[in-house]
Amino acid sequence: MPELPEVETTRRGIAPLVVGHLVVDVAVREARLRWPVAADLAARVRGQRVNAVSRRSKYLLIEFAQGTLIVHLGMSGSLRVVAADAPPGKSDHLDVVLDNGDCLRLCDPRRFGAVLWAADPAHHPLLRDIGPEPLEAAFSADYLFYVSRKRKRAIKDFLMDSHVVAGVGNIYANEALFAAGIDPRRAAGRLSRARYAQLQTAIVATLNAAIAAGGTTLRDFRGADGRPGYFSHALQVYGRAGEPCRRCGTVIRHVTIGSRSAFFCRSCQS
DNA sequence: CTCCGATCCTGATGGC
DNA sequence: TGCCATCAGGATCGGA
Repeated sequence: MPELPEVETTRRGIAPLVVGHLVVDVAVREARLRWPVAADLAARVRGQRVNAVSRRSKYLLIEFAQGTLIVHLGMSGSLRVVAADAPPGKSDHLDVVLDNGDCLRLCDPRRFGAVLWAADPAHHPLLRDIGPEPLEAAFSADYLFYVSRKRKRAIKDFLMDSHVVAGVGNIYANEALFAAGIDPRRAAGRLSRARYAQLQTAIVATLNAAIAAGGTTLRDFRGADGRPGYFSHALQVYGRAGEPCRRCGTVIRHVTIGSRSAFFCRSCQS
């Protein structure tokens, strides 16, 4: 589920409710996530104050003086701030309990998410090799052009590689390629600098529009306030196989690229 | 190095 | 209505 816009929506939702508060406990009801939740997590975090909530790629970083809680929402995760005594649902696996009676509650039915402690997150193996943030200046047409040379992978697969660019998943790779007019099956190394300029612009515009809409909800995703994301209504190609292109009317096609679904318009994308 | 497929897990969905 | 197969937004890992 959550790609960069959904994680950013979550970050903006929870930050004002948790920053400045002390953690009084971490309650783990199900430790079997993508990686087991460390048994000593509560001991490490208890008594510390939340300094900030930031984001790197699809990871949420809850920052304390002594280290950082790294949270990944996997495919089906969401985070909400609720009263600590509200009864947890079946998939509410973990609570970070705050000093004001609220808690930050992780719900993750598929358990592909992760909650990890890192004393030095910048050098954590999960974070250190991630590519540039797409909404920051280092993500440029020149950068994309340079790192794509000689690469034979399909451009869509390439965009979804977090070592190339952070936070772009299946939905936004499909949408950005439509916006840039690029066929998702084309080899990354065969696209010109000019086309990468279009693509870079399209990625930034697509992600910003999605963040402004509160993300995309297909099934599970909810913002920190429990509301779904409204970018679903703005999707041009994702999940629209067989339906007419909103721009030209041609039937949207579905193909599999790298074992993931790709959607595109044959006449708008080449 | 690069690329591809398998893999972790649950739940929603659609066909019969 | 029920059962079963199929498919999901991610990212790592191993092997070719």
